[in-house]
Amino acid sequence: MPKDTFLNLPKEKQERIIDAAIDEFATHSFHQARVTAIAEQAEIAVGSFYQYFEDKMDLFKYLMEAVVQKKISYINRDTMENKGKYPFFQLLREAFSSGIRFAKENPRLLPIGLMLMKDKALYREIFGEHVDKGIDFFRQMLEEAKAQGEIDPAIDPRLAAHMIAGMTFSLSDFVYADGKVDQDDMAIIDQMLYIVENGLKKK
Amino acid sequence: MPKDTFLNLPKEKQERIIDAAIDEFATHSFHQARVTAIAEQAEIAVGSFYQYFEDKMDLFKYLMEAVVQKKISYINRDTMENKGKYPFFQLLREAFSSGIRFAKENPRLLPIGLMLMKDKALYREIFGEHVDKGIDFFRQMLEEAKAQGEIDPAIDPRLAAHMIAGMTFSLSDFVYADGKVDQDDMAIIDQMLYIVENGLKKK
DNA sequence: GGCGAATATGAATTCATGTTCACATGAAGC
DNA sequence: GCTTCATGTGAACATGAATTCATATTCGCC
Repeated sequence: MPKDTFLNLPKEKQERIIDAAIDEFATHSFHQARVTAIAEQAEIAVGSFYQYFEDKMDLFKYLMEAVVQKKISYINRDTMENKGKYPFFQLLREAFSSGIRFAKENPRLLPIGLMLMKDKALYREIFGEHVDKGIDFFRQMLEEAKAQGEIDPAIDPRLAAHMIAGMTFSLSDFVYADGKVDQDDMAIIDQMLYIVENGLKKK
Repeated sequence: MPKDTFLNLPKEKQERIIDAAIDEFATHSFHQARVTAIAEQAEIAVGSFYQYFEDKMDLFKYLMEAVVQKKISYINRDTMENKGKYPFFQLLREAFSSGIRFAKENPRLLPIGLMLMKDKALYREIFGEHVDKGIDFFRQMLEEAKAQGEIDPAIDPRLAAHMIAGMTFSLSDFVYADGKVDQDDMAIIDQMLYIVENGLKKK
């Protein structure tokens, strides 16, 4: 949590610092990111940085929590609250589509999120022991869908959950690497879902 | 490339060093891995390390090249040489199955490979500019399969290639995380392929 | 056994970076 | 204008790790 000194800062200055941090963490891993670089780009003294945050990790956690909040804000509230009412593949579509909207509108946050997801030790340090929230989320959805007879009973929900979680990465990587956000996004999602759906659906 | 001094070492000592390196790189990223720790575990002086290798990267590249060779050795030679003759989904099965056999028989190499694949900057430094060899490989296979009418013409081979490459990760992660190599491996692969096949196949 | 070259050694050096701290600045109240 | 207090500053310090280097040891050969 940043110190009060930071929170008391004029919004403009706060933003300059956050922006600098995003730039640094988007292009370097947590360990390789330099406090000095952030201070330089934000045009503050290094000493000031430590008036605002306990240390580098303090800033990073703050950033990540903000990113998670932002990410969550992209999920349709109704879908969230009435999960039980919708068919599995529709929920999945919503999950993918909110993900791609987030990626499209926050291109600089995407690589930071990807890096974090790929560094399990770091992830654990920030969000605690339970490393695979995403996989758990999909697994649970899959188990319910299986109970509802929506998907092929032969499917192992754990394996499928891993696959789907992996796919959200592929999607992010695809979007990020090729910058293919300009082509019809929903077409990409639908193609992916089409593949997944044909694979999982009860025949 | 290690120096001659290393190559002249008795096999036993070479192995001690390589083993120590594998342990270190399996539990730490390249940047976090410590030369000192490797030297300690191998019971050589830090100075000796630099008699054997130019620097940390030199050792790491050497290791990675060995890993790639080993990985390749798991691919069925006949499949490699007569790629054109086999149907796409059979090739895919072979690719997955060689991957899982490799993972099973080299559990300590798996996390190193995973880490490398996830760190694109590092990957580039070791294998050169062309970061996505795996994706390219699948894309090419998919394009040929599409031309042969094996897969749904609506599929974008680039997207599907990303998905399949991502899936090989999911598979590795799954195998690595849960240590689920004891359950019937081919059953896992077949389930994954079943999903993929139903998703991609020409209807 | 004596000799030189190759190899082994780990303390010392270098370097990069996070963090601290003594001092500077400026705004608010008197 | 003076005092106080919060905030700003960047040089100095602490740390940790890669790399070097002067010295010791080993090994093959005569």
